Amino acid sequence: MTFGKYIREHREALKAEDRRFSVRQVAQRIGVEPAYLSKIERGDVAPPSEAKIRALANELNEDVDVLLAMAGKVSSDLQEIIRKRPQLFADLIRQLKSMPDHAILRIARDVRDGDW
Amino acid sequence: MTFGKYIREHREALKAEDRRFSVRQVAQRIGVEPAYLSKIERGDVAPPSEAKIRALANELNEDVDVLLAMAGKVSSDLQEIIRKRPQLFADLIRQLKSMPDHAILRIARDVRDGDW
DNA sequence: TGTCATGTGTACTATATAGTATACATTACG
DNA sequence: CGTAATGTATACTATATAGTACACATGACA
Repeated sequence: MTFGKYIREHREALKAEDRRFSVRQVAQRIGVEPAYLSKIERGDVAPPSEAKIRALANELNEDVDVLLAMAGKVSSDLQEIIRKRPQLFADLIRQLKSMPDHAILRIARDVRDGDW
Repeated sequence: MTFGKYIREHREALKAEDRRFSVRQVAQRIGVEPAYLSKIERGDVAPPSEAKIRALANELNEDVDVLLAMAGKVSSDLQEIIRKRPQLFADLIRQLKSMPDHAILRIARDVRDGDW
């Protein structure tokens, strides 16, 4: 599933219930030209900037990190966290590359609950 | 410490022991024009691409992730790992943002040793 | 003392990124 | 049935990124 198709599908789904989710109106609310959003949805151009993707995620109630990932990007706040302690995070992330989802989830939960 | 100054310092340190670490020769080995490396070291232009930073790290025996961080970048292999499971990694990394170094180190070690 | 290597100033350049602006045919509906 | 909204084709544009090419003054050293 490409970024564009995903956006189109989810926008159309919302549009079925609410006419305010037309290309034109969504485009206006996220601050781009309708023609541009149309091209994005059809994959005619590359996905937009992080800022526009955030606005889009907000508008369509989608997960920002998932949309950014589909657009081939990583959230700038995550990049900043990594850049502040590059070795620590680089090592950990590469370790986790081959771990199953549940293991990563468990670590996140343990960290959150302070289980150290 | 900026990227350029860091590179200059470390290159000059190596040059003191080995004349092959002149701007010109290093530039040639990493595949850029001498004038360009000179400008990079003086902060006259932005840091180079990830590929050139990798070549530079290799040449100067420096940690790639640290150099990339100084250049305001995050290694593309890390980005790819995150993009494959965006929610999982986004959550975990944001959890770890406020954790001390030793906690992150310990997680990495536990994962490596399979202490689950 | 001549020449060879060194660092750098200046002037370009190609490609990617991130869009805008306008016009037009089609569809919906009051 | 007319008009208003819709999606899209086409043609541009501005800025950033990632460098090259060449000339020149200075210093090293054989």
